[in-house]
Amino acid sequence: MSKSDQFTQAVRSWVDVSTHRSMRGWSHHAKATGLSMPQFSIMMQLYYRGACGLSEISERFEITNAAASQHVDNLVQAGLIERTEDPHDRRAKHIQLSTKGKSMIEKGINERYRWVDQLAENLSEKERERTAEALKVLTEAARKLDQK
Amino acid sequence: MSKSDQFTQAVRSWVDVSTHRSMRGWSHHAKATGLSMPQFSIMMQLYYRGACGLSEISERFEITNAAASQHVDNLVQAGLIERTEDPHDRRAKHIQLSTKGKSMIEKGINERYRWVDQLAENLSEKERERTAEALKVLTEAARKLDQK
DNA sequence: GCATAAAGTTAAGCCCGCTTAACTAAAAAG
DNA sequence: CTTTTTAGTTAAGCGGGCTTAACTTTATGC
Repeated sequence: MSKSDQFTQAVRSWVDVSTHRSMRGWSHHAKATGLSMPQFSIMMQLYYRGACGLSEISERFEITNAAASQHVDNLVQAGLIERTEDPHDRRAKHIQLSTKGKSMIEKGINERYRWVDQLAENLSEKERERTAEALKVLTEAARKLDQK
Repeated sequence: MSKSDQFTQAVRSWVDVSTHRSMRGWSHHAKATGLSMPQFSIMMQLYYRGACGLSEISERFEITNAAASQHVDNLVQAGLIERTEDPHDRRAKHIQLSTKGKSMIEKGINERYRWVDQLAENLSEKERERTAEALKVLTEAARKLDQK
C-alpha cells in the first residue's frame, strides 16, 4: 500500500465510523422529538445558517415553495420556529428558530456528540493532543475545498 | 479552553464537515440511481454486513417483515439483489447483492470518497502521514466503543 | 404426530411528503 | 400607472413507506 493509499484508507475508515455514529444519534433524536426527517433538516439548517426566507429553504432542499411552506407551517404550529413578515419586503417572510426550537437542537447536538467524550476517555493525553492537531489540519483543508 | 475541550471541539468540527460531505454524496448517488433512501440503506447494509435473512433486515431498520419484504421485492425486480431459498431452513430466504448491485454500490462508494483524494492533494507529505496516524488511533478507539 | 412457533408473503389502508395549479399580495420595470 | 415579476399560501391529488391482518409453508417442542 502506498503512502497516499494509507492516508485515503485512514480517512475513509474514520469517516465511515464517525458518520455511522453521527447518523444514528441524529435519526434517534429526530424520532424522539417526533420530527420527520425533512422537518428536522430544516431545523438544523436554520440553526447552522441562521434565519432566512422561505425560498431559500425550498432551494436548499430542492423542493417547491409549496412543500417548504407546508413544512414551515407545521413547525410554526409546533412552536419550534417563528415566521414573521420581513419589514423591508412585505412579500417575504423571516423564518427563524424559536427559543424552544433552538434549545431542542442544542440538546440534540449535545446528545449526538456524547460519544466523542467517551472517545476522549479512551485516549491518553498525548494522543488527544496529537489527534486534535491532525483534525484541525484536516478540517481546515476540507473547508478550503468547500470554498472552491 | 482546556485541552480536553480542544480535542472535543476538533473532533466535532471534523465530524460536522466530513459527515456533511459524505451525506451529500450519498443522497446524490441514491437519487442518481433512482433508489429511495430505505432501499439504498438496505443495499449498503448488504454490502458491508453481507448476506442475511429477511428478518435481519426488518430488525436492523426497525420495520415490520412486511415492509422489508416489499423493499426486497422491489430491489429483486430491479436486478440489484438476489433472493434465494436457504437450503438449511426452507422457510428462510438468503438475501444478497447481485453482481450488478454490488458494482453499483462500489461505484457509489468511490464517488462518495472522491473528495478525500482532493483533500490529500491539499496536504503535504508530512501532514498526510501524521493525520493518517492520528485517524487510525481514533478509528480504533471508536471501534472499541462499539464493542462495549 | 400434533400443536405451536417462526419466516415470509400479500392485500388493504393510512399518513406524509411532494407536486401542480390557482390564488393573493407586494415589489420592480416599462 | 399599468404590466410583469417575485414571495408565499392553499387545495387537490399522487405515490411511497409503513402498519395490521390474514395467509402459506416449514421447523420445533411436547
